[in-house]
Amino acid sequence: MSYCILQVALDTPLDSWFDYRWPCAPGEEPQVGQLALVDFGRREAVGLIVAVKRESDVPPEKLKDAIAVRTQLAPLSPTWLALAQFAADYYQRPLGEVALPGLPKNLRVGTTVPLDRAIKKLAKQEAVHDPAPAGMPVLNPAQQLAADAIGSAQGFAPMLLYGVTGSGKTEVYLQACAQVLAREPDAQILVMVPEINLTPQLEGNIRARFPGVMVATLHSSLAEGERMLHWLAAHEGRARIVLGTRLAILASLPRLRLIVIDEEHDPSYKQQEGLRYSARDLAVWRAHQLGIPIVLGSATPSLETWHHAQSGRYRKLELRERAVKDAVLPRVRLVDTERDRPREGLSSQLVAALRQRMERGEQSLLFLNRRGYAPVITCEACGWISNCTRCSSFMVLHKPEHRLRCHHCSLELRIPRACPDCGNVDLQPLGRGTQRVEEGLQAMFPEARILRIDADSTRRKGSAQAAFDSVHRGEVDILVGTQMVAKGHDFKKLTLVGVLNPDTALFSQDYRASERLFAQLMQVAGRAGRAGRGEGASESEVLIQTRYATDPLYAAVVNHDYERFAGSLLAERKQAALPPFMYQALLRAEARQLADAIGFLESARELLVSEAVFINDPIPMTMTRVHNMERAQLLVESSSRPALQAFLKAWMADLRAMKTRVRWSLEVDPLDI
DNA sequence: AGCACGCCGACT
DNA sequence: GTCGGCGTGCTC
Repeated sequence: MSYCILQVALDTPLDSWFDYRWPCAPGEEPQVGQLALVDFGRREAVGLIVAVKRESDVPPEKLKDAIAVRTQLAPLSPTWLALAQFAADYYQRPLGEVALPGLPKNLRVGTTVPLDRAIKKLAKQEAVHDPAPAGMPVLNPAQQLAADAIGSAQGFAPMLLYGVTGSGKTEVYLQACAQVLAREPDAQILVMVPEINLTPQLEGNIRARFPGVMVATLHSSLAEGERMLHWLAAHEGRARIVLGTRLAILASLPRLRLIVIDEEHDPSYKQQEGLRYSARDLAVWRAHQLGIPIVLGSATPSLETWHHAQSGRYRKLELRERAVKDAVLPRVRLVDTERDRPREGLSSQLVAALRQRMERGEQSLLFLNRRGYAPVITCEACGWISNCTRCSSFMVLHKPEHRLRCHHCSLELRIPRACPDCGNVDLQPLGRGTQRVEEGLQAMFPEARILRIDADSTRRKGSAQAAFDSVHRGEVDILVGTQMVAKGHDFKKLTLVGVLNPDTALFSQDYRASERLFAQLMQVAGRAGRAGRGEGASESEVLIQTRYATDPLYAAVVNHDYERFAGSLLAERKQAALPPFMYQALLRAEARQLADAIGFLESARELLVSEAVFINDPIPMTMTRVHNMERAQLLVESSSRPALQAFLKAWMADLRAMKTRVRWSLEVDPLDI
């Protein structure tokens, strides 16, 4: 028996591939793109075969035999490998760290039982495939134009579908999908959404519209068995429509012909831990690689996408009107809290509007991006405040749970009965979170059915869904929630949205805060008045409580004027040399002592110079201390993406060679600075 | 990153 | 006496 050498990428931060011997007859070697089970260090691991060779440079005594090759599974295609390699290079991580974590966990274990079971189960499912859609509603002219443009696009064609909430973007996606499937029944379409749990309606719509088509979903809350099944259905080309969150961008889709990214501006397309990739950016690259169209849909596009659309790189498809008959944009009013001082967080105007909705049996939504009861408690006698002992942040008061909780390190304490410093028993909550708003509301409207939806109230699996369902059934009068309630859901009886205290974002250090706030306000405003004005219903309205009613951001929200606002933000960004006119990367470091983190970044800065790249001074992060680690960061900028990429590649090699006890990581295209 | 080996403090 | 804290060394 002769041997070949398998070169294998493994899920490890080590920047190299590993060789294994594999006994096989000539001509029967495994293929690149197949998975292999190997001994790695003192454990077993499944790796990706990236090359098959005759010889290895590794000393023979170090070479081990691979344990098994997963021959049941068709190899991942060269285009898929190229996508993973691109992502690895772009985000400066080893291939194995990109390619493997995206695979179903059950593909990466010692046994093939789950894989074999999934293959069998999928084979048993009927192979009927009828791409004909069921019940296509008639589109308005703008929708039809957009659907035709997407459905008939050839080659790489990036398109922005720009339309206000309720303008019928989903229907455009569905009809474009129908056109693609009609032309090529074997085609696969990838539809991405920010968070699948918050947009359950889309999955239902797709399944109902394409009853003869296999639809697979891919997201993080799938059970392992299902994840395997759906991934396999995509990999085998059986699933024609794959609906997923950001992780779906790395799915194997051999006949991918169209990519749809709904709510493309949403920050959740950016992975915030591990490999910090942007699924939206990778999707555009993937569409380019395959020469296929891609649709980016939003009412408030990211400035990156808007910039491309303005410059003509992306084709702009526009939906100007709300598609639902008679539905109009809600009226947005600013409530100046200097003049109308809130009681229990609520201005008299907002209270009056709530009362009116109660009387008419309509629903209201109060939006407040702060969970808990109060962001901090304080001792009025000595000035003590509830700092977290491990973080440079406050412990948040969670009254129903009788706890102080740090939202950064999840430290929990019982609420102290008296001030730890001076013994004063009169500790006061300062500020207002969703729990406190809920409490104040209940006192003001004892008869109202109030429901709070935030990360705390929906901790149990399925409880968010149950909460939303009860709103839909009309069992709730007033809904209080964080950004969780801003997304996706159409509440038919909802005619009032109140926004409490959005002002902090106006003064944020983060230059993206205003872009985000605007998108959030537009999105939450879109929850009101989606169903059209039935007889006797109130005009839908949005009340924003602010101390800065003259701020241009609020003026733009009042006028529903995204375009002007985006135009002025882009001008500012250009002036200040910020993205999308500048490309950035962030080197982060953490250590027990801040000086060590800063010191590491300072030596990192000295490692390499490049004319085209500017390296800023190391600075402590806004949240300097988290979980007793002091954190600092170093911003690297260039007006040329290739120059930045070349710099980062060389820099990373030097950084890895540098021995340090400091924990560090690099993020390319950071969203939060 | 895992995972093991290795050498010093407070607990069943 | 041990459990366990994290330093440091290695992974074909």
